[in-house]
Amino acid sequence: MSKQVRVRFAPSPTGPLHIGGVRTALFNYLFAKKHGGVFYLRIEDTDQNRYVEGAEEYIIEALNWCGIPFDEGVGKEGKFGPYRQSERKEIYKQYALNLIENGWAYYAFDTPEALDALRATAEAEGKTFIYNHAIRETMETSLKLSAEETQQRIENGEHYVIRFKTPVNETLHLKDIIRGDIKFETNLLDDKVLFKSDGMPTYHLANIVDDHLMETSHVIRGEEWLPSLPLHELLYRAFGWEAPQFAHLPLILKPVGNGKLSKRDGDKLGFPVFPLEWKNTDGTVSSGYREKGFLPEAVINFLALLGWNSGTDQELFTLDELVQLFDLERVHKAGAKFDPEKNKWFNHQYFTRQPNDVVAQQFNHTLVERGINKPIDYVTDAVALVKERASFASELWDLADFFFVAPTAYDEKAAKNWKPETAEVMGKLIGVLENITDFSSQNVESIVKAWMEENEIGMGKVMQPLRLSLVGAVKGPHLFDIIALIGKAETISRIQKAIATL
RNA sequence: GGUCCGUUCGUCUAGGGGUUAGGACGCCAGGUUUUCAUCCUGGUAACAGGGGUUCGAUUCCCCUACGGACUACCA
Repeated sequence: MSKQVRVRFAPSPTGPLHIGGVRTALFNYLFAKKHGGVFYLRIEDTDQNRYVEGAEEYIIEALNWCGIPFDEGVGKEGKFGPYRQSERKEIYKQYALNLIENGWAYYAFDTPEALDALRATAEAEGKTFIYNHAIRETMETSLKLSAEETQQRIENGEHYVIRFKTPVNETLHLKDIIRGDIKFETNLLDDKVLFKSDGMPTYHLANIVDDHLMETSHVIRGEEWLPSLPLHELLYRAFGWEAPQFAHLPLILKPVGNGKLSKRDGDKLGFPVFPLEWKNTDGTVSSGYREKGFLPEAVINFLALLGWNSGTDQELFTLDELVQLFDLERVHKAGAKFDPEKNKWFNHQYFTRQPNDVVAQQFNHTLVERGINKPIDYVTDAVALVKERASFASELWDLADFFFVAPTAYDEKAAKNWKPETAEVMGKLIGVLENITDFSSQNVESIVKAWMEENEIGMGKVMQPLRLSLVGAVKGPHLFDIIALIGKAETISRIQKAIATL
């Protein structure tokens, strides 16, 4: 019987969560729900220099908007809290000390300047400076000092860090759920800093300690962490803890060019990389999916299929279906380029599936802003006629403006076909329309068509100019549906206006 | 440079020793529509290269190339 599934999303509050982070959170969420487990949020704010005001709130709001809320975490304290690493500061040091006691770590007094100098020297010689087993005995560390001397230097207030003493001459055979077996030579690893001179742990230490204390069963994170895997496995071993299972997700790449999708790419390439809008410190605003009119279901669906697939031809999934079908083994290994076009297509799918009255409520805000006040039923009817043509609510106005205002200009190309005789025909048409009492789409259509046949007037002679009169362009839904909705008086008045203008 | 990961249509991907290499987005064409859009139908288009293994490799192995990540007292 395996233990309960507990997975975490552990972002650093250094800015808005970006779309790659959202996908990592999503995969963790899906995995947790699939296995009846817990999805928790841990804020990894051990670097006070990079802390950004509002980032934490942003992350929580983004997760909620996406519909993948966490079960435990900041603001939802469970028995494993606190969930903010800065509030767990006191916990980490004892673990670092414990490692020193057991010979798994050591104090290092090297100054940042000294290390920079060594790096520069190595680079000048075309080599790479690595702080590892080969040189650690030569560095300013407790390894070459007696216990008393070490103690003395610490008491003197000298700055120090605690480094991991990586084992020598060992080949690590590690396992990743997505990638299978991975080998590492410990001799090629460096002695990473676990505890910083400012009294805070580094990511590596805090991460392992917390994942253990919070009983994390699976670590599902981005591929950028793969190089840290051996260190992390070694740390579990050093502490004598059972390690969680690891799964490293492929990266999300730029749509064009090379490299991973970065926070800067978004607005440069014309699509958001953030779930929610974010105001940068320099006053600029980075656009968000929510504000651009994307539906969370569409974003989630698209993201789920970036690096994962169900093995079937199905493209559209509800969150519940994703939960049922999700499987880490089916996650693709290679990075995936972000495709804004397909993302848009997904939104079209979800947008058009919304009920008319829901879309109408939203569209009504736009109308009111434009000073248009129409009964909501009228708006709903208009929405029903154009909804399927749109991918976003913001497109509705251009698609449906003629339901609310008469044309103020006429499409030039179409207007050229307006001949003197056209005005004559349109004039006669007004007469026909005036005598119709049942102004339903079907009724008007049959009467007008009958009239055309009777008088042997071609379709093109009537329909095209009529559309131009009512819409102002050769676009839009079924003409008689438009006529029925805007009504008799408005229809006739628009035709008269066209005759006068054209 | 070093370490690790990866490579199927332009993109997201399915598949897997013998297949007409499947689907989706995009694009193109046709149909529907008196129009535009939607929608429907069809089409375009891929196993990075070279060696093995094998009766047979896109599929397994190796090499090369290319791409990516990491290489901080950042996460």
